[in-house]
This record gives sequence, C-alpha cells and structure tokens, in this order.
Amino acid sequence: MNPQTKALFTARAGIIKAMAHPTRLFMVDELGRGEQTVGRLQEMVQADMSTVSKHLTVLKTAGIIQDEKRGNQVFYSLRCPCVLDFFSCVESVLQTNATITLDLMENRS
Amino acid sequence: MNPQTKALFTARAGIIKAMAHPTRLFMVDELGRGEQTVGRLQEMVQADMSTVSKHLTVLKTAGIIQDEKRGNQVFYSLRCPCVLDFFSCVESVLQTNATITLDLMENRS
DNA sequence: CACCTATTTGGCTATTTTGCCAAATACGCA
DNA sequence: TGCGTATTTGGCAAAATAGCCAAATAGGTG
Repeated sequence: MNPQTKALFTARAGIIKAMAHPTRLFMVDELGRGEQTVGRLQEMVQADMSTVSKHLTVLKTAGIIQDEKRGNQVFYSLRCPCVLDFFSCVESVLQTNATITLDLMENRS
Repeated sequence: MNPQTKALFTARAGIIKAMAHPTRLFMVDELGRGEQTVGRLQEMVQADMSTVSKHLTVLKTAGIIQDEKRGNQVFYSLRCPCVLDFFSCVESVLQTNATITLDLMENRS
C-alpha cells in the first residue's frame, strides 16, 4: 500500500469506525427515522448523558450526522442517510452466520 | 435499549467493526476482485505476516470472508460481497466532508 | 525423515477507545 | 442577575485493539 492508498483507506475506515459501536449504530438507526435531541437519545440508550454526547461527537466528526441548536436543546440528524444502507448487508452477513451455525449444529456441510 | 435490542446492535456493530480498519478495509476491497492468498495480501499491505493473518482472522470471525486451504497456501475470498456496497456510501460521506471543508475555507455558508 | 515454504498462534507492550463523574458552558426565563 | 434545564468538556481508570517477534503448525518435496 503506497502512502496515498493508505491515506485513502484510513479515511474510509474512519467513517466506518464511527459506526462500529452498538450505541452509535443504534443512534444512527434511530436518526434514520428523523432528528432527535440528545436527551431523547439518552433515554433510549440508557447511558450517561456525557457518554451519549461523546458518541454523537464521534459521528458528527466523521461527517455522518449534523447538529442544529434550537433554543435550549441540540437536534441531531443524519447528514448522509445512505449509511442506513449498511444495515441490509449487515443483516445478510448475520443471517449467513446463523445459517452456518445451524448447519454445524446439525452436522450438515 | 432493552437487552435484545442491545444484543442485536452489538452483533451488527461487530460486523462493521471488523471492517473498521484501514488494512482490513483494503483487503476486503482487494478480495472484491477475487480470492487471494495471505502471502499476496501481505505483499500488498506491507505488514508483518502475523499481523495480516490476524486481520484476516478478524474478518473471517465476523463472517465477512472465508478461507480455503489448497496445498501449501490459504486462499481467502469474500463470503458476503455486499460489503463492497459500503464503499460508495463511504465515498459520498468523504465527498460531503471535503465539500464542506472547501466551503469553510472560502467563507461560504 | 529432514527441510523448505506458507500460515497461524502465543505473548507482550504501546496505543486507542469506553464510560463514568465532576465541572463548565449555553440558553431561556423570572 | 440568578436559577433550572440541556449539553459539552476535562480527566481518569478499565478494557479493547494493534503490531511485532518468536515459536508452533501444516503441507510439499527430495
């Protein structure tokens, strides 16, 4: 990998890494249904408010979500909704994994 | 997040996390062009053979790639080629990020 | 079997990531 | 200005990840 290729894949991996956490993935999924405040998201994921805020910062820094302050609160929304497309592939990988697991349990190929 | 939802998103994040590394992402991209041996991949990424092997194990454990031993060597290939679809969205996020950056530099909205 | 090539595994340190608490900041309102 | 609510930031300890070396394993061949 030459330096440019490496830089390219590091940048790409950065986007993916931002989604690579259960809480952040959940929030992306949730934001796919529309904007939410930090407080609402915190209720849903049941973690410390500061933890939620930091996760949101990670997603925002990656360019996946954006924020808008309105009055007292901050509304987050997806900036690139195409990230929702990840889910269908992820599901199919999980599906395949599950199928193989069953095959093994039942002594099939 | 109830326990089941949490388990679901942890599983989903696991797949994504496996791709969230420059070297692994590069290898997935490369495998999108066809199977490769560990040695060939190592030449391309220029890392220690054991490092490459471990990265491949991560991808394999996640169910993204599969291996097949033929004679002396091990051939890896994509198990779920849909992961290649990630790239187009990732590119569009990077593109959007770059655009915004330019806007900022030029004092536009 | 002895040797060579290809790959994986064990082990260890350095680095990064998480998540909590406490403190700071921002905003609206009396 | 002082107070209450919403959110971010600083700091830190625990956990997870990355990458290297050395050693082990597996296959092929003379």
